[in-house]
Amino acid sequence: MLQASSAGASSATNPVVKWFGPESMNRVVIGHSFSATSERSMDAHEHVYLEGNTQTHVYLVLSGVVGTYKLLADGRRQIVAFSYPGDMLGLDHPELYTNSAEALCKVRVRCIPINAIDRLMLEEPGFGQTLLRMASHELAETRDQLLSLGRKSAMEKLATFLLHVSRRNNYAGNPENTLYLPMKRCDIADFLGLTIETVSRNFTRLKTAGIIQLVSNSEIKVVRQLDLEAVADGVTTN
Amino acid sequence: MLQASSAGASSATNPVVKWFGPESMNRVVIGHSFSATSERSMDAHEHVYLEGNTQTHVYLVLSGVVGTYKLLADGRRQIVAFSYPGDMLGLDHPELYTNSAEALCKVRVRCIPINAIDRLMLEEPGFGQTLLRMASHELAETRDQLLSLGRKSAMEKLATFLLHVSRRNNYAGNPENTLYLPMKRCDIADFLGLTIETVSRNFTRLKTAGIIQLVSNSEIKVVRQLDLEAVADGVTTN
DNA sequence: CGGGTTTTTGAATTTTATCAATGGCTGTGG
DNA sequence: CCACAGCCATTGATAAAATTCAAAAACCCG
Repeated sequence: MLQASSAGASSATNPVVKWFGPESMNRVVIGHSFSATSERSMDAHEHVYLEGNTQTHVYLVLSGVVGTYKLLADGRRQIVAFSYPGDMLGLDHPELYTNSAEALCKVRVRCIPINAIDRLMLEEPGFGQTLLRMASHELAETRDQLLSLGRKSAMEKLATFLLHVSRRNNYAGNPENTLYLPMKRCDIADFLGLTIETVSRNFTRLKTAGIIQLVSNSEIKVVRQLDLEAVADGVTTN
Repeated sequence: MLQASSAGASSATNPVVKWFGPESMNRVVIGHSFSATSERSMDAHEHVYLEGNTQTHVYLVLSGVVGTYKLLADGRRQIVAFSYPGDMLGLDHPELYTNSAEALCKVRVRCIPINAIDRLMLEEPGFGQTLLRMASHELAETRDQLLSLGRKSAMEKLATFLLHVSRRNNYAGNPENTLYLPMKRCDIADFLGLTIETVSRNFTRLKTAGIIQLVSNSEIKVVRQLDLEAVADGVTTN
């Protein structure tokens, strides 16, 4: 049995390498304000924070995967991001969180008080840039998601999602081409703006086309990566 | 004839008040690096920058409205943001712009070289916070848009969009409840992930329901604001 | 006023959602 | 160890929403 938390477990010994340097952020945070930050371990379905609550901390995911979502009055849900180790959570405009964040599996996060962030921004040269780069990167990813939701078909959305997970899952120790999906079908559906039935049907279509294999509910194998990319980009004739 | 540029014209004398203080950013930028920044006037359909180009500047909209968009290989387009006076453009992760930005009407922007941003982040205490708050705010808006695209019906999307414009348009000198839409139906469609036909049909439905009036193609009047809000939130029985 | 563009409206089609079962895995208790 | 219960995921049939294709109407600018 494999959970996404294994990604985090490995990140302790095999740090996830990321272009913009959240690792360096963690180093800075730990180095300069260790006493003010703490770690928190959470089980699946626990909330990191809730929309509408007063913002107290920013969180850095250390292991596991967190889902960030917004709700409509009638219960419709949109997951706005899946956060992997190295990702930051809860950096909202002052006062209140504008979304809720829920652990999708066992998760560890570092809790950084807001005032520590403010202090570091002033004291530590380069910390502001790191934070801004992380925010810009997050914004770019969210805009990619906007393109998916607004203009891609269900099939294209799912393929895009799998490639997205593939990029985040791609760390040392992972069996070649195998993706672990810590989230359920309903989470994928709420991320892609689809129903679980549509997600399921399109998983089946990809399997039938020989592009992926469904090893188990939470484990898939990408058999033909290039075809998957073609589907994701809508460059396909069928 | 009214263009959105009038918003900008008025912003010179009646500054748009915004909670997070882009005005203060403009003041800081002008105060400390005036020689390095310049203003640029543009006509409708001119591009501020193009996706894939090397990032040279960050832009602050002074007047008019700019549309930021991404394209798929086959030409499908998703507008990811409409930027009004006081909004910032082009703050992408290093190197290349990840989207294109096009003037939707006559536009004035302040051009701030990237290295000026980096320098100010180090030299000016508080500048980093301002920038980060602006980025966080942008992220929050983009996530709201994600909720619209993923989980709202065409009708709800359109109502949400009108309220969104309403909030940005709401400055001194505007006739009460009147919205000016500097963008065409196809821009609205590309923002909401719909076709122009669907947008048009739903404008008509709102008109027929007596919630709005279509004064001209680029001007609408909100007759029943509360009903519009109810539609936007999906709290409606029909 | 006139011509080109943009928007609206209509009919048919496609895509996705909804409703309804069925199938399969997992973990537990006899 | 097996049987069963509960949760997920898949599959199927039908319905609803939005798109596509095709005109017609309205608008805007010179």
